[in-house]
Amino acid sequence: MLQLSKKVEYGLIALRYIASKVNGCVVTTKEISDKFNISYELLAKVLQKLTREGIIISYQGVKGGYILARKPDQIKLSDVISAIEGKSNISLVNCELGKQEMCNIFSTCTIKDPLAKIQNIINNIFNDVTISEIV
Amino acid sequence: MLQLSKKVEYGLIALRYIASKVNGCVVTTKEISDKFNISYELLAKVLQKLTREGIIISYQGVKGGYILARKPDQIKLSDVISAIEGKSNISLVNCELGKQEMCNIFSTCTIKDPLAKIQNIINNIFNDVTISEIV
DNA sequence: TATAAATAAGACTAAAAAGGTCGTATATAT
DNA sequence: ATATATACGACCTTTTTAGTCTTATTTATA
Repeated sequence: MLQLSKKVEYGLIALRYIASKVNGCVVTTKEISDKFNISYELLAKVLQKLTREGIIISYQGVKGGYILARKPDQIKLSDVISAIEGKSNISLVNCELGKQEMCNIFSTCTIKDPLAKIQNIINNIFNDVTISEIV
Repeated sequence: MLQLSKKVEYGLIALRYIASKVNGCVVTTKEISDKFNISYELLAKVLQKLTREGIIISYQGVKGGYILARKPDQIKLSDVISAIEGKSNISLVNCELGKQEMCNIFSTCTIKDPLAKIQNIINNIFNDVTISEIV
């Protein structure tokens, strides 16, 4: 609980590796999965999600691969998490994002508001930290 | 992901409710589970864990129940989480607590250290916030 | 233009975690 | 004695996460 998923970990490792390749040369999924011993297919899906969200750019076909779509300091940790896990999944308690009707203790729940404050602090951290700081 | 578990939520709700009862009268599991519509058995186990960790005190038998073992401002959010989830479960990445031999990408992992910084910030928040602030 | 190397994507399976239930034991006020 | 409470382990179900498989598409180049 309260842990980054493997997918997010893999995504961060991959982004850091892609960022380390200067001169804009592309990086293949295989290269990363070999280097870090990560399941090729799983990593591939993570990279596809990052592509869909515009965090990296893909080149298909022979000599294809990925490059960063923006500079490392323009890629927030929160961007990466929400790209991989979905926007709604950065919340300490699951009744917080207007989905109150789905929370069975909503009317009597007393911890929502105070936890929201903590949530904000954590969100701010994730918004502040970028790939360039994943040194 | 990166979400407090229902158990922790229930624990916090219960602690807040117990704290709200002044004059030191005991609170039963049933009272809380009825009030907040929480599974009785699940809540009971959560309260038992909080008892084992010395966060609340239990009285068995008729007229039994629970009271806080310390003042609300002496009960940290981190105490509650680790009592319910286990000490080792407050970590963003699971290779961080000396269990490095269990992490299959340990030798090549590059994100461990930077995430540890974020981890420290979050830990500090959880250490700073107490039940008394769960207003 | 055939081929090999690459991404794209959905379906599926397996494993792990979370949530929840049940049965039995023990303590205790009345 | 009995009813009411906690204690606790075993178990089951559901959900989430992790990982695999298959097929399609794109594209550089021999």
